[in-house]
Amino acid sequence: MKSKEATTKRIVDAALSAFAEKGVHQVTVRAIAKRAGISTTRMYRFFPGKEELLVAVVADKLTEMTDGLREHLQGIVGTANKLRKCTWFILHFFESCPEFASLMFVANPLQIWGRPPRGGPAAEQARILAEIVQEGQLAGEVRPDINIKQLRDLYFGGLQRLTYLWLARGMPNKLTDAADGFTKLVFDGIKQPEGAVLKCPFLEWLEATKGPTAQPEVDHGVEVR
Amino acid sequence: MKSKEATTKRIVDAALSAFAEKGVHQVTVRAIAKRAGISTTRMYRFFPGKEELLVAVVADKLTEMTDGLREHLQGIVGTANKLRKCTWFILHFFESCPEFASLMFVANPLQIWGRPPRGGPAAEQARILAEIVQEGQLAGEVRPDINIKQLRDLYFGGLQRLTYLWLARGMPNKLTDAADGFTKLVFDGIKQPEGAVLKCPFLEWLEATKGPTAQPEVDHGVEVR
Amino acid sequence: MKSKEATTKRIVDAALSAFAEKGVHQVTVRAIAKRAGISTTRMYRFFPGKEELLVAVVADKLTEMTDGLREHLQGIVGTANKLRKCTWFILHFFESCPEFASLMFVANPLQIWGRPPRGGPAAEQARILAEIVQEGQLAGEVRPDINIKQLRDLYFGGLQRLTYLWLARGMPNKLTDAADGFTKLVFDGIKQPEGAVLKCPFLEWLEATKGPTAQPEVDHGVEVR
Amino acid sequence: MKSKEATTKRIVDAALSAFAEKGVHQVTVRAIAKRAGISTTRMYRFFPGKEELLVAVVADKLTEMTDGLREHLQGIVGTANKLRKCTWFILHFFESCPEFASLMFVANPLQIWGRPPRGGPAAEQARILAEIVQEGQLAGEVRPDINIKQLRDLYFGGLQRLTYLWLARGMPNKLTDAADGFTKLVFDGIKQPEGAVLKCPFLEWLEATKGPTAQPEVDHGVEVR
DNA sequence: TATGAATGAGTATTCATTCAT
DNA sequence: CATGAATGAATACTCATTCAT
Repeated sequence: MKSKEATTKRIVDAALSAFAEKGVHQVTVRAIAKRAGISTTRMYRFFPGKEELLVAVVADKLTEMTDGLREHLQGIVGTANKLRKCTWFILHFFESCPEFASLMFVANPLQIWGRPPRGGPAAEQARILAEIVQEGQLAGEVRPDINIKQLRDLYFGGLQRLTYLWLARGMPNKLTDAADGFTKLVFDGIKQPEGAVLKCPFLEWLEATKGPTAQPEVDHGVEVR
Repeated sequence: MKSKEATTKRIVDAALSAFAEKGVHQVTVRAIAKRAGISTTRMYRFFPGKEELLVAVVADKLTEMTDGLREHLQGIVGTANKLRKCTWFILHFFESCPEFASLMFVANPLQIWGRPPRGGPAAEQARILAEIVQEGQLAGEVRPDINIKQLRDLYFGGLQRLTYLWLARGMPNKLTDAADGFTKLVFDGIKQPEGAVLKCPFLEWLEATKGPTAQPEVDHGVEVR
Repeated sequence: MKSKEATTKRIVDAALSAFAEKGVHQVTVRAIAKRAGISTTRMYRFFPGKEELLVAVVADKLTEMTDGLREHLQGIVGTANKLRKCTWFILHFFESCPEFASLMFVANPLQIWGRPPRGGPAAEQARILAEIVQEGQLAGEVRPDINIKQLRDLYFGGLQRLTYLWLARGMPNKLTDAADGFTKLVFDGIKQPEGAVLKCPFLEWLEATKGPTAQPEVDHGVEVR
Repeated sequence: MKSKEATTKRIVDAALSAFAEKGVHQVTVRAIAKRAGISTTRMYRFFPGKEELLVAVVADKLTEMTDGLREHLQGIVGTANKLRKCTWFILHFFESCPEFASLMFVANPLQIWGRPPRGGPAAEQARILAEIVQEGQLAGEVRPDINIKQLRDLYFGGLQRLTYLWLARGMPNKLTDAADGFTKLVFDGIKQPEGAVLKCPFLEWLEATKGPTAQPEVDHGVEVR
């Protein structure tokens, strides 16, 4: 017999691909059950209804995504590097599971979500970003006047749009190719312009008598390799 | 008698509010017709079907929005000012017609749009932004290495998310309140960092002995706080 | 202005072709009016409804058919000849106006007719056949024990089926080609078997000594080949 | 529990009577389901649509009819007898199930059938008639020059019309009453006129010296009992 | 006479969900 | 645990017909 967990996974997988393929409204519960290889009735033992199934599917993937994100960020030093990794991971995740991306941004009538849950995995991702930025501010790499909430909208909104258009255009290239440019654009907007001070002739002269500054990757952000 | 145009408008308005209120799928054609004060059958004389009606509704508002945007931008000088106006107008438009915003970002299964039409009003808005930025680059206000397409995703994606969350949270405050901060965040990321020179104490002192600079956009501009 | 009669005819013609083409149920009143080049409303001045229009269309053609049949039968002598002419004319009429045939036997849900009107043109045709047969009986050409009502069913039913199959098969050949054979089959069944006497060897010998009989209708009649 | 077959039968029966009663177009799917005592949805598990149901209903009855016809013909000797039985059975079948007759000839827009299927039960009946006639030709009871296809049209067309008028007139008498007369009419038209030789005075005289001939049923066909 | 505007009533078909076994 | 049987409620779209002008 198939264990409960295995069956649950089969259902979720089936639902994900079905939802992404046809669109949430066009998929019948029967079709999902058939894809999962079980009877309709049995599926109701696992999920109380279609909507709950949808929520579960997305939550499942989203959790996987958030967990992966946290893991990938471990050990990375420097705001710009963290941000770049973050961007890359998110785009990579969508790229490797376009069904999920499609479900999130295309097939899914967002209304189903209603107000996004405060403590869910999506909020968790927002928190991760906030942490990165705040740490950057403490480290003097990010300007202290950056409004984190606004940045969040900009960042996630931009990623979402990037992914959506990539899908809409038929996934023509590697989505991750956009990661560096995107990150640089964002980081340029928030980084501490200390380098700017260097452009002051007076200070430059002052610096010149001291020696070069360290941490090039901090100074120039994402464009550094 | 009701002129054809008036009736069309009544239908479109009714459809817009109905779609936004209940969600596209939950609204029956009958309900829209009833809201518009006409019979179902008659409505089919104006629009061949529900989907076409939805498309018409959005296209209608989107065109209105784009036209308004172009008009409001007339006579404005300076990239930052233009950008700020652009942001403000878009947020203002959504704020003054939350039904439309809802339809665009919440109620509307994006799938209907499929690949966004190349020449439609949405593309027009992207073009407007590109023009602003390019002019800024020519004027030396915007860094020449800015990738406009990426900026576009960031900008519109951010605005979309901003609006979406504002709706999802129940329209708690004035959406336009976020305009300045949002614009600043974006502009900071793309502006030519000449102003940095002003931060050099030596130059600042130099300036102070001369008098105020003639930079009207600086007075109201986002970069000044 | 178009005279009332002309307009009526235009409507009837339009209805006939439309009914035959799409089937009575698939044709909208609007479509008929458009075909006739008048407004729907105006059409209702001429016919109180779709059903009445259908009845009128068929009655019109049927009358034309019956009139033509009577005319064509004039001056013809001999039961077999009359019968042959009758068959030929009916098949010819259907052949030259397949729309009508289609309407009668295929497109038209017969239920509309309900009980066929006693005195209508259809009944008139039955009467014509009865006259032919009765005259034949008086003339000794047709057996006196023939039940005319049964013959009528056989004759018209056969013609109807002949025409129906011709239509269903896509009007492959000339429908009138079947006229002679059909008539012969019927006439053989009802004729007074006087010719049988000729098969008596004694009488044949008797005849042979006399010369040919003067029976023109026998020469061209169906029973002779 | 209701077996699948039983439910199917209930549906078909309900559909038959409903179609016949109101006419195919006037009957709603719901009404049929209600008559059958099941839900509309369930009915769609048995038949994919209204049209398929109609086809099934007719095919069902037609098969029953054809099977019965073959069975009833077994063991009958003599073309006239077979023909009489055939006529009687067909009329009897319609008489005992006027709903079916009504559906076939009245309520049913023939268009649904389109071109009658080559191998279906209707074609089978035509084949049965052809066999009877051909055997009659081999046995010398039927004239060899009879065109079987034409005869078929005459025969079935006549029966159809007979039944149609019987229905249209409100089923006033026994339909089978017409069977003998109808058969005789047809058979008279196709039988081998050997008896004609007996009408030759010479042969009659010859016969008279011998005694009466046997096999009266061959001589006089259907009127013999 | 002539018509465009306007409509009410009608229907096949689907699907999430429940229940008896 | 597992399922086939069964359903009620829901909806886009059509069309014959009327009426105000």
